[in-house]
Amino acid sequence: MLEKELRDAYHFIFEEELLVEITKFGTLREVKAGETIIDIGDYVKSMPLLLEGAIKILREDKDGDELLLYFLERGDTCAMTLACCLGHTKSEIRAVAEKDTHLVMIPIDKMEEWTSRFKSWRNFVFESYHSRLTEMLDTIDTIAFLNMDERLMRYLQDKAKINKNEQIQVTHQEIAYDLHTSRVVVSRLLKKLEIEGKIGLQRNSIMVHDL
Amino acid sequence: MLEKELRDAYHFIFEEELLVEITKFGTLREVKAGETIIDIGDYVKSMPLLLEGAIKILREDKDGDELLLYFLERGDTCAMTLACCLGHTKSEIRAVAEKDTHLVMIPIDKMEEWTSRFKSWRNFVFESYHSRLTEMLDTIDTIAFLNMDERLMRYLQDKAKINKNEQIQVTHQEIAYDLHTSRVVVSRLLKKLEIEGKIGLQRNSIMVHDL
DNA sequence: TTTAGTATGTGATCTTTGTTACAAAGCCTG
DNA sequence: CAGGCTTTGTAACAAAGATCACATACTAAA
Repeated sequence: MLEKELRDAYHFIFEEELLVEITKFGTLREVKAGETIIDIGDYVKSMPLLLEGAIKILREDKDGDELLLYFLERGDTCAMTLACCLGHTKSEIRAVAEKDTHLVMIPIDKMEEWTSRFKSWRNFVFESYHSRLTEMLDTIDTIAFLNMDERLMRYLQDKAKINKNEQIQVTHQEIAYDLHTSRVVVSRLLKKLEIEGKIGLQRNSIMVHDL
Repeated sequence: MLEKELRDAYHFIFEEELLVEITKFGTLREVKAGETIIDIGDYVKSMPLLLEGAIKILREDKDGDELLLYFLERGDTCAMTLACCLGHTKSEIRAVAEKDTHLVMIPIDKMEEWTSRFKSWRNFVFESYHSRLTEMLDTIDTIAFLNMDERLMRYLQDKAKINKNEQIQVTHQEIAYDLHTSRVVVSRLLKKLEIEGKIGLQRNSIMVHDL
């Protein structure tokens, strides 16, 4: 099962020999939606590759206030975690399963070995850093340049994409946590978006109309 | 001169053979304070290593509004640029010399070659990605979790550190651009900080008291 | 030394977002 | 179906920041 999912997600990227190595040294980890995969301050002893599902990456300040940074999907890895592995430092972020997900966990020492042995691995690592930097820029644009209603709209679009349809299962309070605002503000803006015909509201779920 | 500055800034990090290679294939570039080194949309054909001086990295939205991301100092490289080089994409950021600065420009093909040849180079590249990700997290924390007065205070502290003293040459308008707010807001908050005894204000310059 | 340009100080007002408070609706369980 | 919990709706008010308007101060060039 690990092998099949691994090939599905990564055969375009990794050479055969590396895929064999991953199957040999990686271990499958299955997490249910909502479970925390890595928390802030955790020492990270292995690096996850996402086989199936989705993960949301969160930042937290000293008062416990959260902020969603971005989502990871199949074929992604968490560059933050990667950076922690290589730097032997604690995790700066929290990773929570957005859906039921399957990961392969790669031990750090293998990671380092593969970095010298496989060009495709090196490229993958660089590529991961690159996408994560780009996502972070996007996050910064969003919080620095957009108003809450636009941020909310983007959030709903992202969520819809990950769930592969327009029906999102989420409460206003959860959205408020992710966007680092209050439930009241979210409810207000959602109602406005509903009146504008952009979304439909039901208890515990939102239907996104025009993406 | 390139060689001396290179050794001063990088001899702890790079092995002798690599230092020689850099001297051979890198070219020195000198920029005056205020000059733009890389702009948004530029194709980057070589990667800069900072020898001396300081650079500020800015993000811009569609309306031309700016936001300071972070500063780079001696021994740093711009991981964003690096990512662009490796990904062969356009620059997502603007880099402006904060002081008069000296850079070595490394041609892309050498960069790629060194990645396989020198372990110290690989580590440097990973390390750069790591620090830049960390800086970006810091930036996100700042804009997401802090009020303008706290952001302003941090900004002044960073500036003071870079200029190696507490006297900062800057106008309120420039600060407003960097923090993506208005001059009026900056003036008001600066005045408040002055009344609190934290800074002293003169035309075109600010004295930071308690760091 | 006058003048024009640049930089700063500050009041007044508006918009956006945050906070508090409470009502009503939906849902689950005994 | 009654009571309790969760979720949503909304009014009223507070706070931060943005915008406009204008006065004043400093500086450099004519």
